[in-house]
Formats: sequence, structure tokens, C-alpha cells
Amino acid sequence: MSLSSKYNPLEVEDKWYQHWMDQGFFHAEPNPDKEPFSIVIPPPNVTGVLHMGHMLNNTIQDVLIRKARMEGKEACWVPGTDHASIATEAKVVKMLREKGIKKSDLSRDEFMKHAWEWKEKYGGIILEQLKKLGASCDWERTAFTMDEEYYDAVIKVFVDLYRKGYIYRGLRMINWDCEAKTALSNEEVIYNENGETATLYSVRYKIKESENEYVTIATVRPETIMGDSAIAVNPKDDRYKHLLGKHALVPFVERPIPIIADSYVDMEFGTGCLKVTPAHDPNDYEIGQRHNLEVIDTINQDGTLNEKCGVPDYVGKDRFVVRKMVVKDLKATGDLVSSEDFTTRIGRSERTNTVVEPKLSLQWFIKMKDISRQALAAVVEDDVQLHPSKFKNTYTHWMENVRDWCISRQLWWGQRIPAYFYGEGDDDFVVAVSIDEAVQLAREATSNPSLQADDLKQDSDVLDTWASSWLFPIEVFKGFGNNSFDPEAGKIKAGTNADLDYFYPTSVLVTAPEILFFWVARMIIAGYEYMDKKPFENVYLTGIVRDKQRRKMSKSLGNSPDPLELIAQYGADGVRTGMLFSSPAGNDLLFDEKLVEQGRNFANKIWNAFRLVKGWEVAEGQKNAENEIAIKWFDSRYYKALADIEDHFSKYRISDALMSTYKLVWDDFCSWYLEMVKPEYGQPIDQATFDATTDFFAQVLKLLHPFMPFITEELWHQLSDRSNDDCIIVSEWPKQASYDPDIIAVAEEAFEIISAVRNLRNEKGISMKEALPLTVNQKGTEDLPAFAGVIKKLSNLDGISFSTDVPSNAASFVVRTNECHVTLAGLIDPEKESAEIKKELKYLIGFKSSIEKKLSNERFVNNAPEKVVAMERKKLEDTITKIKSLEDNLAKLKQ
RNA sequence: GGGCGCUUAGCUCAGCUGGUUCAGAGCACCUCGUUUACACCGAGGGGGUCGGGGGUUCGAAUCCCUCAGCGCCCACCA
Repeated sequence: MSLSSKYNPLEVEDKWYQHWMDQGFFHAEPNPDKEPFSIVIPPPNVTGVLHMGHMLNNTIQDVLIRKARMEGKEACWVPGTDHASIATEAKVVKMLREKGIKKSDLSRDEFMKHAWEWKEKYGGIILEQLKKLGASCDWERTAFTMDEEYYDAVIKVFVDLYRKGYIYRGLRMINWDCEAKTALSNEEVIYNENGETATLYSVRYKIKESENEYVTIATVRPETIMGDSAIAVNPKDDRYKHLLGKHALVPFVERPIPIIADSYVDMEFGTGCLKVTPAHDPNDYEIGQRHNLEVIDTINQDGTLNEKCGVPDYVGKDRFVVRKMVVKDLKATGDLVSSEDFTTRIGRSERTNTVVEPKLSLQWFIKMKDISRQALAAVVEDDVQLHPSKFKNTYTHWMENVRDWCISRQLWWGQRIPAYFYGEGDDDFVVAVSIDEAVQLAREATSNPSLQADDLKQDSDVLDTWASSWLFPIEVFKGFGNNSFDPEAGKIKAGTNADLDYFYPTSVLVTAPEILFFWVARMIIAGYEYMDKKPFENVYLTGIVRDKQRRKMSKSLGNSPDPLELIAQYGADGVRTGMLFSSPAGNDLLFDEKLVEQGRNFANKIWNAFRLVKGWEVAEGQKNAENEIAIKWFDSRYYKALADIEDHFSKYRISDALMSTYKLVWDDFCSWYLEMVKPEYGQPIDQATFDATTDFFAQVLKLLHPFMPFITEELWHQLSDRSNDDCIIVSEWPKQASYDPDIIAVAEEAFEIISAVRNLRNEKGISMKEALPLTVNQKGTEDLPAFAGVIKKLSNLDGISFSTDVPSNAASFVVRTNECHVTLAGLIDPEKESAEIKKELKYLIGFKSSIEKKLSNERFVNNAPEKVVAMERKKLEDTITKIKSLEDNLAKLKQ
């Protein structure tokens, strides 16, 4: 048999993935004999390609789902994609533009046809990529947020919320993209970090009630002057008290507007006078609401001014053109007092980069206060647990101050709002799940029985993507399908959907903190609203994957490696472990290819451990003493590690669980255990030790499997002959068992002696090949001699004796309370040795006196718990023993 | 501006209800080593006044106050 000294992932990964699929190991069905464990994937954008964030996120999900599967749970990981209305529509529009087709030239149906073609062609690439990572998703359940049934669910929910009174249509100041002619959500508005330079103009308005008196305001948007409805000053501002109640005249149009007091106004800014333009500024709109001011909307949807501005020259011209004209005209009339450069934050559209225009618009909203009450409580009371828990604060703060949710988007790709207008009025509409129902309702509303479907006009907007993905944990199980949804109650009926009854609530959601509000909070809201249950028990929040310099990975910076290339180069197992090595929950992952290298090296280490064991010749026979103690020790060590690992998993400390596993395998299994039982060159190993070793190996592979699915499956089969359906992926996760802490402690002491001997060799330049004699004057652990054979083997001794006789010509050291001597005739420099001993003695004497001081402090002895005092006494005793040993050594040297 | 959080070895981070897991881990670094699984390796080693200051306590990385620096979320000054 010849096995390469390097593990080659390419040879095994695809083979095993295919095998798992063929065996149906990923598929889950409700099973009353098993405990359910489910995860829904945060659906990536259907147009997306795999990036490093997905890699981290999905690796964590796969680790959790694989462990649960091995624990005998019915593990169901539902994959899917999000239609991502804005992002996808933008891509389709761009693709069409490149073909010379303008969206505005297409009908809605034509556009949708293109969009679906695009989706069929490019959608779901990302899911194929996940397979390379080893993601054990139940692909038979793959969901898409625009699937027919999913679409219907979203519509049912809209209608339901409307009927429950949660949805309303209202005039709101929204972010408007004049180029795309659509409303933008806050998250689609980008602010330049350093602000942008604008000009701040000071403009004087004449006071109507007095001669030659002016009030000067400052603005960066002079083109909105014609929409002014008031001048506001701070109520505490004595400079302007006399003007309150009077009026200012708007330049150009000479329209009188009241001078009012509002505490929003900052006395320090500019002149302390603010022009209030309710139609074109969110703060001004609020002031307008408070003071009942007129709203004069002077800007059209495309950013040009309309006739309401009252200046014919400006009508039809773009707002930025008008700005220049206004400035010029103000100069001409002498009303422009000054202008200066000014750094301010200007919002730009993520899609078109045009300056966002605050615009009053009729949009659809969900009232959030009442509907979110249970979702807030669920997290506060830890019914839904966030990991790490620090996000609890962020969550509750947001939920306590939750704002109404604008759910309409002026796009075509998405679920179309099921509101049907039968008249021209803003309120002349009905909301219905189907056109037939809409006709019915419209007939009733208009008392016109002959009204037809053609007389209705459906709202042209679609719903915000999150207004569909918030149903994900319910709808991947088709919760609103069949007749499960009861429109009367506005709930999904229990006992009508086997999948939902079994898999919901899901066990854990793994996602990024960035979408805690957009998605996580809203899923919790929807969960309580429709299921009366939370959607998941736990939320694991991952960090952001950054580069070494803490920069976010982005296409434009080009600092993101291609995940598939990484997998090709290092193997999926290497990439998975590499990503997890350094990513505690909630912490950003500073990605460095070295981590992946470390992961690959780890796989190689495991591979070589296998090569070693596989290469052993086995002979009949009994195990010798050191193999026996080695087996006893590793058995305990294993179960202690398992306890640690389980503890980490229970707290969602995945990185720590991996690190414990890593150390168990590399340090304890490879460096200690295998070295202990490894037969001498050319010698066979006894059957009993060999069996114990392969058994340990298998148990270790199981712990590794969730992290490194491929190599573990490969070795599982190579280690022993196993049938096709006997796979590690469905093997039984090790059960915790009691272990002997004493043997672990004694072993540690033995290891320290071994290290000390090796260190001695290093210092004295004695080769590992040269056997040495060791005498241990044991003053501590009684069981140490059990490890005599191990110590002898691993530090290459030609003899080890436990004796109080101190040999001469010996290099000495003290391990804990064991006085150790290695006879080294001719290699000992008594001067140097004694100098070193003296140095250590000095330290120990100081250490001793500090303990004595502590123990002579009555307040310490009286107040500290007995246990602590006892420990100090033991420490003192051990130190005295140690000092005595060193003094003996010193005396011996001087002879 | 409002809220939350962080500061521990060169780097990334553990460190629970104050006391032997109390100063830790991984990586990096230094020395030695190609020994019969692995140089994608082995053996050994160095390295921190736990951001500064003050307090509570017999005892503080851990609790409190304060200063400094950093980060995140929310709202956004015309």
C-alpha cells in the first residue's frame, strides 16, 4: 500500500457529496420517533454568487445541522433564494439596456418575462456553489420567494394585515430617486462618509408688517424657497421674539408666511432662523405637522419644478438648474446675503447615484407598534435567544422605537400590491386576494353591480422584499398553502400541515447582524402573528468577513478571494475549518489565507495519522504496560474534551468547539497518544492496542465530521470496511461519559517531566537518539510511576527509577514537587548549575514569603473561604518542599 | 445628537457569580532537528503592570467612578 504523504481533497470531495445525495441523507421528513432539528437558510439573492460571507454563514449552519443529524435528530436544512426585488430588477434593467432595450418601452408583462428568463438562467448558481462547500441542505425543499405558492402567501398576508387594520396608505416623506422614479428605503440611500461639499446660502426675507426689516435664513436648497410655509426660530431665542406672529414674504412670489417658534431650531446654526419647507424636507414636514402648515409640493417625480412654485421661468426645469437660477435671481434682487462652502451629508441612491429627493408620497405602510409587541417580549425574555447576547440591547432599543414600515416599492419584480382602484380618489380602492374577490368588493363599495374586472386598476407597486422574506420560516414549509390559513382568524391552523407542525419553530437561525431588523425582527413578528409561535429558538449572529486590514471585502477593492478557487486549492474541509478558526459569534472574521492554510494543514495532519495507523503490522499479543496506561489515559482525555466541546456547542461557541477538537486531535491524539503506542521501527503492534487505536480514531473522526465532512467520511471508510450506507454522516454522535480526572492530572505531570528532559537535551545539545538515565525523587503524586514506561519511551531514557537517592554528576530540575535528576557525567558545569538553582531558589523564597504574609494576615484567614485558605496552605507546603529539593541539589553539586 | 459595546502577548481573541484553569489559547516569532505518519512536520523557548487614574475589598483583568482611544446601531442640523 502506498498512500501519498499529502491529503488530496479533490479525489474525495465530489465522490462523497454525490454519495450522500444518492443515499438521501440530506432529506428530512416529519418523524415522530425523532426530535426535529431545523434551520432555514438566509436566502441569498437569486442573482448572487457565493462570497466569503456566505461561506462563513453556511459553514456554521452545516456544522450545526450535521451535528444534529449525528445526534439522531431529524435534521432539516431548507435552502432557498430570495427574489431580491430591487437588486434583481436593477440587474435585469442593466442587462436589457445593454441589449438596447429600455424598461420604459416594455409593458409590465414583457418586462416580467425578461426577468423570469434571467432568473431561470442565473438564479440558483449560488446554491450549486454551496454544494462544493459540503452544505448538507435538503435540496428537495429548495424554496424561492417568488414561487407561485410563496407569492400567494405574501398576498394573503397583505390582505389579512389590511383587514386587521395594520396596513394603511399614507402620505409620508420618503426617499425618492428622481432618475429611477421610485421610492427608496433608508437602507438604499448611501451617504458619503466624509460628507459632500455644498454651498450654504444666506437669504433675506422681508418682514411684511414692518418697513425695511428682514429676516435672514440659511439654506443649501434655495430652489425650494417657493415651497416655504413658515420661518421658524427657537422659542428661547430672544433675538427674534419680537417677530413671532408676524410674517415674512417669500422672495419672488411675495407670499406671506408666518414666523413661528419651534424647539427643533438650533440657535447656534446660521442666523438661528430656519425656512420651513414641509414638502421637501423630513424635519420641515414634521414641523409643518406640528404647526399645521401648508404643504406646497413644487417638485415633480422626475426632479423638475412644477407650476406650484409660482415662477413660470422655473417650471419644467431640473431642481439643480433652478438652484443656479434662483441664486442668480436672488443676487439680482439683493436678497442673497452671503454664500459659503459647507460640508454636509447628501444622500444618494444606491442604484443610480442621484441625489435623493425627500418627497411626500402616498405609500403603503404597516403599523408596527402593536404587531411587534410579542416579538419584543420574546427576545427580552430570552424566549428567542440571541448569540452573542449583546445584540439583545440593540434589538430591544430598535423595537421599542420601531417606526412604521413602508412596504411599497415602485418596481415590477416582486409581489404586486393587491389593491384595486375603482375610482380616481386616493381612497377608492379595495384590497383582495384575487381579482374576482376584488370585483365583488368593488361592487359593494360602489353599489354598482355591473362593475367588471376591466373597471379596476391594480396598484402598480410591488412589495418590499422583506415583506415576503419575513414569512420564510413559515412558507418554506408551505404554511399558507392548502387550507391551512384561516382568513377569519388571521392565523395558520395548527394540525393542518405536517411539516410545519413538526419543523416549526426552527432550531436556530444563522445570519448577519446587519439584517437583525430588516429580517430577523420581522420574522419574529410574522411568526407570532400567524403561528402564535416564535420562528426559531436561537439566533446566531455571525460577523462580517473582512480582510487583514479590517476592510470590508468588496468587489471594488478586489480584496475578496474567490471561494470556489479557495476550495479547489485547499479543499472544502480546509476552507471550512480555516474560516471557523477565528470567528467567534458576533465578531468580525479577519480573513487571511493563512487560516485556510492552517485548515488544510490540519486535514493533512489527520491524513498522516491515518497513514501511520494503517501502516502498522498487527500481531497477536497482550498490550504492554505503557500501552495500557496510554489507552486508559486517552479514553479519559477524550471524554473530557467531549464535555468541553458539548459545552461550547451548547453556548454556540463554534470556534471554541473547533479549537477544542483541534487540540484533542493534534496534541492529545497525534502528539501524545499515537507516540505512546507507536511500535518501534519494524515491530508489530499488539491486536488489543491496535483495536483500541482504530476505535479512538473513529471516535475522533466523528467529532471532526461536522467541521470536516469530506476527509472524515473518506477515512471512516478507509479505516475499516464499511458498507455504502454505513457512513459517518449518519453515524452516532459520541455520548458523554464519565472520565477520570486523576489520570489526566497524573499524565500532565508525566508530560511535564518528559518536556523537562527534552528541554534539558536542547540546552545541553544532547541528541534525542542518546538514551539517558532519570531518577525521580517523588514527593507528590503517588500514581506517577504508572507512567514510567511512557516517560521512558517519550524522552528516550535507558532507565527510570523512583528513588530518594540523589545521584551525583546529575543535572537536576524540579517538576511540581518531583525532584528529577539526569545523570550526565562530564556534561555538568557545577558552577552554571548552581547559579541556575540559586536563581530559582531566590524566586521561590520570595514567593514563599508572599504566601506567608498572606496567611499571617488575620483578615484574610478570617474572611476568605476555607477552601481558598487551604489552597494557600497547600501552596506554601509545596513551595517549601520544592525549596528543600533545590537546596539538596545544591548541596549535592558542591560535593 | 441618542443608544449599545469594546480596550488582556506582535496579531486575533478566551477569561462565567471577584480567590489554582488567573494571567490563557491559536497564529506569528526565536532555537534546535530531515528520527522509521506528517517540513502542510517534530521538540523546546521567549513574550503582557490585563488602556490611564481613582475607589470598594483581606483579595480586582473581573465590581464602582472617572479620563482617553476605538467600534457598532439608530436619528440626522438647515
